[in-house]
Amino acid sequence: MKPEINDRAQHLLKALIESYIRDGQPVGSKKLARESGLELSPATIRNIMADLEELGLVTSPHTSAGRVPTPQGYRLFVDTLLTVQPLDHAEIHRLRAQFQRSDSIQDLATSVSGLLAEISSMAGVVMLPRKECLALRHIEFLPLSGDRVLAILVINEQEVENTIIHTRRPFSPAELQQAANYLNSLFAGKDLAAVRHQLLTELHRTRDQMDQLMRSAITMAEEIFARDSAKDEDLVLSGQTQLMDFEELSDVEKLRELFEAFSEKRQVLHLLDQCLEGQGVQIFIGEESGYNVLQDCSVVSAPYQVDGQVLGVLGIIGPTRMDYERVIPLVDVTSRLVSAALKQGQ
Amino acid sequence: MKPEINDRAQHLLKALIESYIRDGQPVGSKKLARESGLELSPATIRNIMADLEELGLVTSPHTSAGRVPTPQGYRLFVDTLLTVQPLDHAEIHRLRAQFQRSDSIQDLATSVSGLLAEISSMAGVVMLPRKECLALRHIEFLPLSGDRVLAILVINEQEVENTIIHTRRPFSPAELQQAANYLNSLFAGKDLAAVRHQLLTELHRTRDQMDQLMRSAITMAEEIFARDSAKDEDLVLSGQTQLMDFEELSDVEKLRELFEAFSEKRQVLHLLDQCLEGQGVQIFIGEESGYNVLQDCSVVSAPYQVDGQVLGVLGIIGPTRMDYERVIPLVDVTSRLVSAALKQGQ
DNA sequence: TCCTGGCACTCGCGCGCGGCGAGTGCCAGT
DNA sequence: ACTGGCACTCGCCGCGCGCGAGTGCCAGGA
Repeated sequence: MKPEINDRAQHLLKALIESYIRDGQPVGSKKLARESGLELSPATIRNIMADLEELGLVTSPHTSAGRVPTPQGYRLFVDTLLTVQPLDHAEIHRLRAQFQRSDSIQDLATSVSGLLAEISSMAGVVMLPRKECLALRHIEFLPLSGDRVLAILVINEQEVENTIIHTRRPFSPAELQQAANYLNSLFAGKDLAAVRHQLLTELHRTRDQMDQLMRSAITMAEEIFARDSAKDEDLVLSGQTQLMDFEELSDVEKLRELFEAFSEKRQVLHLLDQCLEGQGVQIFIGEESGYNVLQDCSVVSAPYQVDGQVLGVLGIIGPTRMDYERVIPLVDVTSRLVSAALKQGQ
Repeated sequence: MKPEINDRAQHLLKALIESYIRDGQPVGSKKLARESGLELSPATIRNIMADLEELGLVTSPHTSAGRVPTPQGYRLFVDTLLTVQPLDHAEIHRLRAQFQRSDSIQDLATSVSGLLAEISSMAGVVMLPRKECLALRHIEFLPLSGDRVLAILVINEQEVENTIIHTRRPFSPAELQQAANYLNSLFAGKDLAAVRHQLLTELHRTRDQMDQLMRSAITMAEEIFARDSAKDEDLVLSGQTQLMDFEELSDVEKLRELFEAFSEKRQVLHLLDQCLEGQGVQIFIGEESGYNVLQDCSVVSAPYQVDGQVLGVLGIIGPTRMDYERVIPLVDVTSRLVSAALKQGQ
């Protein structure tokens, strides 16, 4: 028969987690009795702790140590118990002050990621906008030597990307201009996912009719977009080293795995991908992420958006024992600031 | 009165260092007597060890441990004792096979850095060419909305770089074309250092004469190059995590500092800058680098070049106790391969 | 029924101890 | 000039011990 979890038990769980987050030490019944604010004896607390343990919300590292929250405990905490404190004025100020406008989203992401890391003393992460969501504004070709052509994509007013492609035969500047005009007339203003999709049908349609040059143009565009989608440089991480300061992660073997995951980026990226759908702050606690390198870590993330469309995700990675009450509003506000900055820039 | 260091002592030092590099354990007189190949008793070895210690070439971590080489010991070793083994055939093969050609130097650097890390099981580092050394091939302007203009620099046949600049007033496409033509006629083919230099005088010269448009062109160019030189994204590091496997570095505090230095890049960059002048493989052992984060590390580097002009540096970072006899040829060969690849690509 | 004080018990941690083994320095002998 | 012998040093490891924090349980009281 499972014990119920009444208000008092919840209050105690909250007090326990807050204490543990503060000091990082297992919390004993005596200490909790003092700090909970309730007028209860340690013995009573112990009984309640036994219940909480049975519910899987806390656990004790060994017989004669205090209790420590489990991931499930944290989960209950962040879902229903925590009292989100509005962001410290000083911190808001710091955020706004450091929030430098910049021409490229790259630079913005780098600065925001560093900012998150600095304020939180943990690792900050910003995922760049998924290219597919952005609108192609302009395409341009520039002849290089031989059969090499520089293709320039202007995306979403701010971003520029260039790729060198190899063509079957040399093209004259005039031809390239014409090809670019053609592609622009077809694709300008559409988002990249649509462009890619339309490319396929277009390739079909022009198969045996139409100008040879136009077909070449389509082929070139194909090559560009094939290359483009393979990129994985769309994640900016900062402040990883600050994670080394937390003892719960300071085992060298674990650190190694964690940092390997960071430099591979793939796993982190997948995780953040999942956040693209939801809205508002999302939290993965410990094992919930599904990656065992992140066993002892939590990820707090929030999407940023323009005109209601989610472009990407940013967040903070830290030990499960992190100050959620502070981190959550931080991530939240930051995502809003980024959204605003992007809208303005547009 | 300093003891002299004769052939026998050198031979023993060499054997000691090789043994220490192999096992990472302080080497005792008995073991050394066995492995040195000389027919000497441990007692004799001990006497010689005492001499070497007095010379500062070896030291013992505590009274009853064997001897360990000092940085000075390593220095003597790499300068005069070591017998560079030609690269293993399998490794050469691996190098060549993985050595994928790519359009951008960025990609090449990333792949080479990863390769160095993989083969050496340490950290690989590649410094991108100093922009100043490369020749500007072409400059192009593309109007964006409002007063924003996209400037595209084609550098050295392969590299493309773009910057968004803000102009005082909107320019028409024709004007931009004209400005670009003007700048191209002035600067195409010159290396960036020369361009920057010439810009200053040109700005003076056109002060009060000449077309207003040309002056704008010069001003724009100024803005581009001012931004360009500030970049510090010209270092590619890989395999840092592999350094965590060496016990001599596995102190968390040291690791933290090391990784901080890696993510800041500044210090590493400065160090590699020093290698630009020399030619051939260069080695910094422990404290020699002058950075205390690299106290327990050695850096083996070699410049890569095209047509005799040094463009950049690549290398390997690992613990002072690294297998120099293997690493040195590896770095050497890699730098040659990179040089060749660049020349060919040109 | 719920809470509380009391009590025995558990267990991690720090400490000092002693034995071991590796390696050294020194010395006397060849 | 080299070697065997010997006393000595010192880090490492395992052991046992006492301490203290914290627990679970129980019986007694509002």
